Amino acid sequence: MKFSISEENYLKQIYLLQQDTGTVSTNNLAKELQAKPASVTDMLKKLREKKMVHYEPYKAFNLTEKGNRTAVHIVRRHRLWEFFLSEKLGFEWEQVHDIAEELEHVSSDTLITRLDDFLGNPRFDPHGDPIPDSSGKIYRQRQVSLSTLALNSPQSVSGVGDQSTAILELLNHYGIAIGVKVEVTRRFDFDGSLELQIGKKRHLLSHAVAKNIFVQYAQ
Amino acid sequence: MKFSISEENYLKQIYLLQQDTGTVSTNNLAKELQAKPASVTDMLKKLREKKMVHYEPYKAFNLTEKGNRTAVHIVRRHRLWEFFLSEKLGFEWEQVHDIAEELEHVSSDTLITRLDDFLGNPRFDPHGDPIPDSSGKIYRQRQVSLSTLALNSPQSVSGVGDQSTAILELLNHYGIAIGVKVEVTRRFDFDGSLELQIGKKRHLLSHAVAKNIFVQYAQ
DNA sequence: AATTATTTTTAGGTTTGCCTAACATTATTC
DNA sequence: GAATAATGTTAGGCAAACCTAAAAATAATT
Ligand SMILES: [Mn+2]
Ligand SMILES: [Mn+2]
Ligand SMILES: [Mn+2]
Ligand SMILES: [Mn+2]
Repeated sequence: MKFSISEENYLKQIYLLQQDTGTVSTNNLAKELQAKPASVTDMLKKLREKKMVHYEPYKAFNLTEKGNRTAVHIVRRHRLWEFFLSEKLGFEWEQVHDIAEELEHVSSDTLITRLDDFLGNPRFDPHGDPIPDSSGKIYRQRQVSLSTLALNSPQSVSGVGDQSTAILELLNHYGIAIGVKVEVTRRFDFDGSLELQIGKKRHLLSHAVAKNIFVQYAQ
Repeated sequence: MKFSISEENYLKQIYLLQQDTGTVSTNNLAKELQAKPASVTDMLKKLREKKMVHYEPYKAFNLTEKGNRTAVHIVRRHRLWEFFLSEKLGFEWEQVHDIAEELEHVSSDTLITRLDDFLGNPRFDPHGDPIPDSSGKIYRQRQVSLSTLALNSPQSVSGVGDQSTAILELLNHYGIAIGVKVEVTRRFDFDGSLELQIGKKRHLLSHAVAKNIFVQYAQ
């Protein structure tokens, strides 16, 4: 089945949002897609017609099995292109998303298979998110947020929650990137802020930042 | 100035068609774009509005200076992606066009600059067509068709005119590709067919095929 | 020069994807 | 549980990019 760029963006975004709560609301989706709620309702009817979403008026909705498969495939394309941009063309992690947002709609399946091989079948994109394999399987990392990580337990950064340019540039500033070893040395209950050791330096991170940084959870 | 995918396809196709005769006709352009003449007229009005074409009703049209610059840039993107697909992902020359037809519309300029560098600033695409540089300059090859090449003068294949899958697969069959050394050993005036030496073998090529094969014209 | 054929444009219509404004439904608060 | 707030849908409209059918302009033939 062929989908328009718009349909693909909707499917992918419903998929990403429903990861959290299992379902998605109209307003929520509208905000993510920078569209108006009325437009979302329009598209939901079309996607329901195509059997891609379970949707009844005024109720929260989610993807069908078919919808899920399609969405995962689009996520795969997005993250493979992000990896390409970062690894082969030298883009920074805050620059890759917008470009991949366009590249993900190029429709050739052979292209994606070959790109995957060319890149060495990478498992994670530049933000630490898993890249689904060609069958749609996703190998999730066990990870824990810095805001709940035990004190004095050095771990490698493995992902970021919020991936806005704003937070990524802040992380660049502190030298925080995927694979960097960090250790929480103090935590302040007053505001949830914490002290983080990175190499030889220690920095104070707000709770808002800390909760968006994830590290590998070594059992 | 930002252009839609459709506008970009029109600009590029007008550019390619006007290479021959300096101007383009409505029917001609419609045929190339697989659209109806009425649709072409619609788009021409829009492109004239944006000062991209010189167009008056019922007359042949062509690109303005601005239109030409834009078109060359799209051709650059197309051919760079074709080179990437062929050189890095191992696609055959008859497979790259359709995929590049989509990739060429990804809008990031930085992407193209970096792709160009990553590829080693290639001069020619997999079909032997020149890749415009970032300033829009095009280094054309001096080349001559097999149908007019002198007898017993070995030369390297440097390009193909018609680039349909049909002819490219025929050329694959004979082992004719960019860079391959060939020599016209006989020419038959009756139908313009000729005998071509490729390595140790000799093949008979029809005039229709021969006129679409170009070799470097060594003064 | 008049007729015929070809090319091109115009008029009017469709689909997709979006919007605003008004209305309906569901959730929250007093 | 009534009033208010929020969330979501419907109605009606718009722009882009197509289309078909009819009309106009240009080119080719007799
Ligand atoms: Mn996208
Ligand atoms: Mn990512
Ligand atoms: Mn294209
Ligand atoms: Mn080419």
